[in-house]
This record gives sequence, C-alpha cells and structure tokens, in this order.
Amino acid sequence: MTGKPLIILAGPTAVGKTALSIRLAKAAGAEIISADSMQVYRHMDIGSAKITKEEMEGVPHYLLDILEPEEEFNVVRFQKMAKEAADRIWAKGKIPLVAGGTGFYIQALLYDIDFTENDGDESYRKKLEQKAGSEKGAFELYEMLKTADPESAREIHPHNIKRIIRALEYYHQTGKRISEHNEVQRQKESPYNYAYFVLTDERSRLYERIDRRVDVMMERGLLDEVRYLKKRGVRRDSTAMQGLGYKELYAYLDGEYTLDEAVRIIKRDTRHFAKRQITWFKREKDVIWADRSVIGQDEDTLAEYMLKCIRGKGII
RNA sequence: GGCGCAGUAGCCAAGUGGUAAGGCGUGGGUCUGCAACACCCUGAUUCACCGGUUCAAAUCCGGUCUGCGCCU
Repeated sequence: MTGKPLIILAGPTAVGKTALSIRLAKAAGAEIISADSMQVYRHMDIGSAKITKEEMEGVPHYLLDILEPEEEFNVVRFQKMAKEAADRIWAKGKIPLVAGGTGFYIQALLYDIDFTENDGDESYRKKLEQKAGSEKGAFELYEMLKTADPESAREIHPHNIKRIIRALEYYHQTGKRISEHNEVQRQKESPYNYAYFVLTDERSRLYERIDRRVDVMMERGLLDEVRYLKKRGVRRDSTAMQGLGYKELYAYLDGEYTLDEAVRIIKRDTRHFAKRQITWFKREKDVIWADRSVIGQDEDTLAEYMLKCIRGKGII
C-alpha cells in the first residue's frame, strides 16, 4: 500500500474507543480526528459522550465542538473537514487517527468518495419530500424512480423514502443515474496507507455497558442539556436532534413519554444502533477486528496489539 | 378440602368451532449528501397435559397438573 499514513479506530458505541484512542495516539505519534456525527456539535457533551479536555491528555483533537446545534452536518461536510484536518496533521509530521463510530463518514474519507456533483439546490428535494407526505406520494416517487433509474429502484426498498428521494434528486441534478455513480465509487481503492481497526466486545457485555452508560448520562444531567437546547430553539427535526438520547428526551419534554419510558427507549435504541454499526463494519473490507473478549479487556494490551499491526503495515 | 379464574413463541398478548394477529426482545441484513438517519428480513406443523364430541377444536365436554384469588 502506498499513500499517506492513516489509522482508523472504529467500533460500536460504548466499546471504549475514546480511552483507547488516547493511548494509541500517544504511542503512534498521532492526532485525533473525530468521526462522529454528534460530537461535532457544541453544547452536546453528555449525550454524545464527548471526550473531556482532561481526558485528551494533551492529544490534539479535530472536528469536535466546531458547529452550533442549529447547523447542518452531513457526510460531505465531514469529508471536507476531515481531509483538511488530516492535511494539517501530516504537515506537522504526525499521523491522523480517525476515531469514531459513524461508518459512513469513515468510508467517505477512507475511499475519498466523490460527492461533488451537487449544486446545493434543495428546492427539488423539498418538493419531493412534500410529495412523499401525501396520500399516494411514496408510491408515486418509487414509480418515478423506476423509470428514471431502474437499477436503483431494484436496489432500494419501496418503503425507503429517503433513499428514493436522494436517487431522484441525483438524477434531477446531474442527469445521470446514481446507481451508475455508486458503481464507480465502489471500485475505488483507498489513496491512503491505512490500518482500519474495529474494536468490539462480546455482545452481552457491550449491551450492559450501554445500559450503564445511559444511566450515567442521566445522572450527569443529560436532561438539562436537552432542556437547554430546546430552550435555545434547536428544532426537533435538526440534524443535532436526531442524536440518541436527544430525540427521546426532547419527546419527553414535549410530553410524549414519561421519563422512565424515554430512558428505556434510549437504551433500547442505542443497543439497536450498536448492532447496526457492527453490521456496517462487517461489510467493510480490510478491517482488523480487535475483539476485547479475545485480545483482552486491558487497554495497554489492545494498544500494543494495534501498534504491532500498524508497524507490520509499515505505517510507522 | 371446596369454589372461582387462568395456562398460546424468550416476554407481553389477540383469537371462544374452520385450520395460530400484533407488539417487545433476539438474531441477520441494506446503506455512497439527512447515516446516532432511513429501510428490510427473522421464530409456534402448534395453543399445559391426557382423553372425548365433531367433517373440522387453541376455541366445546371430562379428567390431570401448575399458578393466582376467595372460602372452610
């Protein structure tokens, strides 16, 4: 493998990526780029399990606390910002360590997926979204896709309105089919010399950690954090309020759940989320699995194992 | 000991004569500009057990067992 060096530390929520990332960064002379769709936001510390200043132990972090909760965030922004951060890190003679659980973002960066064919005009999407809300809307959108891009129609489930809209939007803006575009992007090789680690653990242990962590978040005042965001006027349909813990507590504040019910749902949905993350990483090629129940729960052992892999690949 | 009620998948549960809804949990999966999103798939040859009635029973009848409540 050629290209600039890059280390990735991914894994499901609550496996312990944060603590390990610091050890690894110190040992490998790396600086950390967060690949997390929620930790980019300021004022969302407890619910996103954001690392604290002290926990950083002096290791520089990028893409943390850089947006206000009202701002939009998506893969494209992530990709651009992450690339800039990586350039700065390489310029310092250090190695970027991408740490986080958002598989899609990591993929976008690692394979340098091309998203540029968008003119930024959202009016067409808005129109489609409105149509989706109507009686037969979803069905009609799917029919539109069938004629515009039959290949995508075959790949996307008729119920998956978000994906249908994106495919339609892509066709509308570029005149090309997103299925073809995706096919091309899929062939891409990563331009980097990388080591892609996925930290996991036994399922039952992971689920216990999740349940416990939600309780801790509540004790630390997650509810106040959400209350603040609500008072500040952050909209419920904003990107930031899609975050686990945030959307449920927001619903509680709107009187839709009891507090116990909200907490129960946060735990449940976080477990589901962890499972989905694992599914994602399983598809990703060239990942190095680091299962805590096999290699060891101890962070030094894990860091050592990873370091060995990194050296083996000639990254450092 | 007597009377009453209940017994359906890991859990909750619908179904009271016509060939086992649904929810939760679990597991698996899709994903290329909202991704902590959105979406899909996933269990009972069987309804506590035994026998009977009937063309046909989870559903009706009898008995047994278990749980709960009340009575003595």
